[in-house]
Amino acid sequence: MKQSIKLTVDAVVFGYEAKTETISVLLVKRKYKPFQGKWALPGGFVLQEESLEDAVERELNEETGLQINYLEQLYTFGQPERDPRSRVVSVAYFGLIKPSNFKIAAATDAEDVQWFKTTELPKLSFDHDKILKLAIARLKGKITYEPIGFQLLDNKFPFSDLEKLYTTLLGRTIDRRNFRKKILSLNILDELDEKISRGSGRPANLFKFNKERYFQLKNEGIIFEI
Amino acid sequence: MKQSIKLTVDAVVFGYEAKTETISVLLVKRKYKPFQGKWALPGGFVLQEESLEDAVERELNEETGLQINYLEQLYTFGQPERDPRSRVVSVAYFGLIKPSNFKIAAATDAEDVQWFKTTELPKLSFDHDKILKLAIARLKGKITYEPIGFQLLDNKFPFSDLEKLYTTLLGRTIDRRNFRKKILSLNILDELDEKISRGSGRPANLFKFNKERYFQLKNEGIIFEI
DNA sequence: GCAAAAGTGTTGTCAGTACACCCATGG
DNA sequence: CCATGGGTGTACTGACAACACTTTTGC
Repeated sequence: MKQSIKLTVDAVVFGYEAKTETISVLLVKRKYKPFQGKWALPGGFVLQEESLEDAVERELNEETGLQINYLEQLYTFGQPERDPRSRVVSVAYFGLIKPSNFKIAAATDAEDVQWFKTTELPKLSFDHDKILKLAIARLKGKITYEPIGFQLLDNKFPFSDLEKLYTTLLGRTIDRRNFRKKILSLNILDELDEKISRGSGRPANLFKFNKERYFQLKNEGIIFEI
Repeated sequence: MKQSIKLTVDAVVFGYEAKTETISVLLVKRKYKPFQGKWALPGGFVLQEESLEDAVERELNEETGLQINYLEQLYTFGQPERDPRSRVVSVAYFGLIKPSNFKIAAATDAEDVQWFKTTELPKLSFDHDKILKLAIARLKGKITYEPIGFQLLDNKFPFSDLEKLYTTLLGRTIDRRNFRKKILSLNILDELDEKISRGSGRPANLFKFNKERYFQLKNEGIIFEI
């Protein structure tokens, strides 16, 4: 018998807003069957001559209007019964953005697009619950050994934003002094000659993530445990 | 245009022999075109109604005679030009065994099967070089935070075997006393009332990996850094 | 001047590392 | 008795954790 397996990609995009201190996931409401009108991860079929990375970026853009240039492969889901129509194998990707930097809008193939807090998720289509659960676990694990959190913050940010992000992601309080010492000792932040005032309290110095130095250190084999 | 993408699985199986202190990879010589007569990772097409895990175990068994029940998903390779015939996406898996516990034999679809030292690899078919390179990196990384090495040793083994394994895998010498202290403090080894003598020298006490205790500790969230 | 958030140092503890000698056996 | 590999203890060092008061601003 001839093999007839379809291949899709799905994207788990996480967002973080410092104001509300919540992590959210981008979901789309499905326009077509199956699971019509239900929420799902953005994604779709891979085109014949396109790479998986191109496919997931294209689908994400088509369904949500987002343009992300870095998505990391998460896992490939291939249980025979995961799609009720036919055999569909899906390669899942995940990425991180700062929602307020982007405008999302339902486009082709999606009836609606929305950010959902990870604590208030709807029931998802297909096996997307499973995919999302794995993505959340990976995010939590990853942030402790790679400074990926910077993608979730503004280009320039006060130190307290970073601290809040870690508090939220790790789900526990962290010591401000120790955290600051540790992060600064990694030597991947540049302190700017700029301050930001947010209503009351002492204005904070702004910092910037130094990508060049980060990649240089990483190439030298330095590990960033946080 | 209708999507027509084929799906394969490939297995990277690592083996370790304490005697020679070398890590090897299992490769098959291809019976059919393309790359006929060239070495490649064992693998093949996923059947219509079979899970990816079943597929990779079946293909591995068909081509090499091996029966492995735990293979971990490594990565999915989907560049459009990776197979000269047509669009083929491959999900790669990796696993660890002790070669002397198994008998390998070329079976259907393979002309020959052989263990290759990771230091003496032939040029591989398709993008299998890339897959293997990633698998080796993963193996090295993984062994430092999970005691996967036990799969590569005999059921009962002298401590020096474990030490040699880590020396080989990490590619550097390690302090015998410190290593022993650290591993024993993890409390996942049982010391047996048995000794083994290997020619000359003082006979060594045998140890056994305690899986129950390991999984119990792991479920409690304990991390095994080695 | 007070509320609010930012910024900052010291000390104890523990785990990691470096390091060298004695032990048990076979031949 | 000697060659071979197995088994062990101590002292130093550096990273991490615990902990509270001062500074700068807005109102």
